[in-house]
Amino acid sequence: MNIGAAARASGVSERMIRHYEQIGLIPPAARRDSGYRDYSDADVHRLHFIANARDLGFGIEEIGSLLALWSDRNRASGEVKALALARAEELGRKARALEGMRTTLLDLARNCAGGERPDCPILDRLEE
Amino acid sequence: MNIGAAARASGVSERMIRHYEQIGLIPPAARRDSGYRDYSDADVHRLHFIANARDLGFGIEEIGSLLALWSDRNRASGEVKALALARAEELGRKARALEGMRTTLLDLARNCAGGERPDCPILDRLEE
DNA sequence: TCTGCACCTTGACACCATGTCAGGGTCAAG
DNA sequence: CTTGACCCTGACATGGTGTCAAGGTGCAGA
Repeated sequence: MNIGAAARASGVSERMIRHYEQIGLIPPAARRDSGYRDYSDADVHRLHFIANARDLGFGIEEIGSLLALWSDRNRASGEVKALALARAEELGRKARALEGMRTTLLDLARNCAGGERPDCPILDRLEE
Repeated sequence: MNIGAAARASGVSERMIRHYEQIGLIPPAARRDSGYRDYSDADVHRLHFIANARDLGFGIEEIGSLLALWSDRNRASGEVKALALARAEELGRKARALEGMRTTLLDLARNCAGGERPDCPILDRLEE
């Protein structure tokens, strides 16, 4: 399978497939005589796994660990669970931070008349 | 005031002060004969404004708009309010996305025994 | 005056994940 | 053989920030 087909089948863009290969997240693809990369169903399966992990907010390094655990039949699921929980906590921290900013902005906007008048507590707040 | 003192007083790192100057977010700093940048209290004030806006999640371009509105005495506060509300909505979207990922991860982790056993729905889910 | 240290300058490279473009080669169908 | 779709590599961009290197400046103390 050429890289374009692998990209469509896995949900990972051609660009990122080449990138993941370059940084060593996935092993170098097989090559045809032409130099074209050639992907097996197993390769696509792995790419799909990566796409899902990215959708869950895992970073490249964590995905590397997950891939290792995934392909290890004797893995201990505790490690996977720990990674997932750490990721969940990190996501929670970020979500709370964003929510805090959002609340602050909405509070400020509520006290801002809008329209043509120059008065605006939003800018005042930024000056503090 | 040298750049180091301005950085400490404003909460913007030296690195970012130079960066903001380079990308035109702030005007080029005055220079001493030595070539050292020289900052006034007004400059520091503006940097502080930028630091606060960054803390609220505004991007560089939006901060440029806010700076223009800030220094415009005849500004209409409606524009500022619109920027703040747009930012709040964007932050809300991101926060909800993160929260969704977090919930998914926690659900998966709850069904993962952990410990030494290899069974793990987290990895199964990533395979789907 | 010399020395040393803290500070400043510019430029470059790094991260993370991704897009896009250019300049070339390959393949398959018409 | 031509055409168009596909592939290759390499480079540059984004955003916001860190860090490092090689060199100049400023000031205080011996």
